[in-house]
Amino acid sequence: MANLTKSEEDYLESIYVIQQEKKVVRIKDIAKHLNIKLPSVTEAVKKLSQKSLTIYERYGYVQLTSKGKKHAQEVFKKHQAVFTFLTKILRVKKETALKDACLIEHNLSAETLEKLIKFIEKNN
Amino acid sequence: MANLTKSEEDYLESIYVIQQEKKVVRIKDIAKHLNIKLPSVTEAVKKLSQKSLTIYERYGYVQLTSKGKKHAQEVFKKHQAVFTFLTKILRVKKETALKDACLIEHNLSAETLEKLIKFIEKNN
DNA sequence: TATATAAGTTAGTCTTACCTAACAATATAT
DNA sequence: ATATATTGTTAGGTAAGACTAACTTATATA
Repeated sequence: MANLTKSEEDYLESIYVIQQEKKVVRIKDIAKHLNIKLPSVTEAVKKLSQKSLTIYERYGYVQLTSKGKKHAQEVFKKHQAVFTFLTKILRVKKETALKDACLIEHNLSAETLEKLIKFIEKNN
Repeated sequence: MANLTKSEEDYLESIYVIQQEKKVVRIKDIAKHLNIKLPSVTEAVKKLSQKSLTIYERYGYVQLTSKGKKHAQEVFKKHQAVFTFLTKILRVKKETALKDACLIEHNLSAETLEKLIKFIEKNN
């Protein structure tokens, strides 16, 4: 288990989400999605590649490895669970829920995630 | 509205909690509570004092200003709400809930907090 | 094909928030 | 009262993760 930082989780999740929308992921797409500057992305993607979480070569596309994808999906799952709970059950405004979910997604233990998902299924 | 970092919120909350238990707060108490080293605390408390969130003089006690206390209470309230939700409603294990709450407390919007509290009141 | 624009990289800087090692002050115990 | 232990401070270091400025590569257009 890689033990990723929030920042790394954000990158992986972004790449995952962008890929589902656009099939191909560029440095600038990630920058836009995370609202940060290009050089920060270049550097981060290099590091993720060193950790075998992404595949990247200069000026090319960014891809997730299967390991990277697994982590990305895990984070995304947490995001979705929290977002659904906030909007459907607490009836928090969409924009607020989105912001909160983007932060809370990094702080959910496996146990809480599991129980949250079950709770949503029952109460929705 | 001061806009505090997570770290600053942690310090304020710690000071607040310790004060309720011990009446007097020392640098070492905070270090123990947050599980960090003394010099980190000294430095942080200096900064908080510069921001008028704490009152401190070398080798003395640490106190919250009313401004600092307000922030501390706000964080503590979020912590309690999340912890209660996790333990009472999701039935997450105490230790897990505590860990999760310590992280999530920094990422709850005012709107979500408010709605979470109402939800707990109704469903408990 | 030459050139302008967009995208990406490199180098260097900044801030936050920790740390260790060494030293200083305070409190405690003999 | 002095030695010792505890607590706190100072100085300096490190890592993560962002940034800007300057440069390079790639792409698009005239």
